[in-house]
Amino acid sequence: LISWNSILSAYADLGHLEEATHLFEAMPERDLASWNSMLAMHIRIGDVEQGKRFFDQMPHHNLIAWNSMLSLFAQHGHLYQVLCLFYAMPLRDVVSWTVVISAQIHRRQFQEARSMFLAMPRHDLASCTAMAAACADAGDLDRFEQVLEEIRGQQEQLDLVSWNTILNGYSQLGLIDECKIIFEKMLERDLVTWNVILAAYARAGHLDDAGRVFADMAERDQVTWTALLAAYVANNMLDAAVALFDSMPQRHLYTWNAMLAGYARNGHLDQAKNLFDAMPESDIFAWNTLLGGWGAMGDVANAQSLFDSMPIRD
RNA sequence: AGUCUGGUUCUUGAGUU
Repeated sequence: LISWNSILSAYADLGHLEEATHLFEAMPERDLASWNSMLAMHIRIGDVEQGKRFFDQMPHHNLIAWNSMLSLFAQHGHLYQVLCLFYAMPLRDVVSWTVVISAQIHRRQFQEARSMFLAMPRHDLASCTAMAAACADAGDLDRFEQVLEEIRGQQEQLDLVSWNTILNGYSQLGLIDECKIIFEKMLERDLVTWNVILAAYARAGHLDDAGRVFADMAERDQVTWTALLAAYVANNMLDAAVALFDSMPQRHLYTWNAMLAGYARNGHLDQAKNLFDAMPESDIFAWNTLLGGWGAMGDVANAQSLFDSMPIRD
C-alpha cells in the first residue's frame, strides 16, 4: 500500500490527474493517505469543485483531509470559504491555523493575520516564519524582529526556509548590511538563498554586487534570470536588459513582463508593443504595463483601445 | 525505514496596516 501511495503522491506532485485517477482506481486497497494524495493533486491543479466532490466521496476524514480542503480554498478559493471551513472543522491543529494565516497574508490582510497569529494556541517554526514574512512585507521592522526573537526561543532549530525568510525580510526592510551578515553566517544555502541575496543587492541598487552574485551562482533558474533582468530595468540599464533577455536560456511570463516594463518605462512603446505581441501568453501585469506606458506618454488613443480589448481588468 | 495538508525568492499599476 505504501508503494502504491508513493507513486500516487508522485503523480500528485506532478499534477498528472489522468494517471493519478487511473492509479487510484486500480489500487487493490486505499487508505486515508491515498485519498489525501488525491486531494493534494486537486490543490496542485487548483480545481476547487472537483476537490470538493472528492472530499465528499471520502469514507472518512482525518485532520490532514480537513487541512487539505482548507488549503485548497486558501490557494484557489475565497477567503470566506477558508474561514467558514476553519470554524466548521471538527479539529484544528497548528497547520490549520497557519493555512488560514497564509491565506490572509496572500490577500494582504495583515491585521487579521496578526490577530489569528496571536489567537492560535501554539506557534511553531512554520507559523512564525509565515508571520515574519508578513511583517517584513508590511515594512514592520519591530514586529519582524519580535517574531525572530520568538523563533530563536523555540525548541525547533531554524531550517533553510526560515533563514531564507529572514534574509529576504531584511532585504525588504532595506537593511542590506544585515543581509550580508546573515548570508555569510548561513551554513547551508540553496537556490532560493542565492536568488534572495541577488534580489537584495538589486533592490539596494548594488548592481555590481548583484552581477557578481549572478556570476558566482552554480545553478540558476527562471527567478535568477528574471531578478537580474528586473534589476537592470529598475536602474534604467535598458541595453544590458535587452542583451540579457536575448541571451536567456528560458523565459517565463515574469521575464517577459520585466522586459516589457523596461521598454515601456523608457518610452519605447513600439518595442513594447512588438514584444507584447510576441509574448506566448499575457496576464494582467502585461496589460497594465503596456497600458501604463501609453498612459505615461499621453497616448490616450492606444491606451483606450488596449483597455477596451483587455479580457481582465482590476 | 519509505507515502497524504501549512511557512521563504523574480514582473505592472492602484490601494492598505
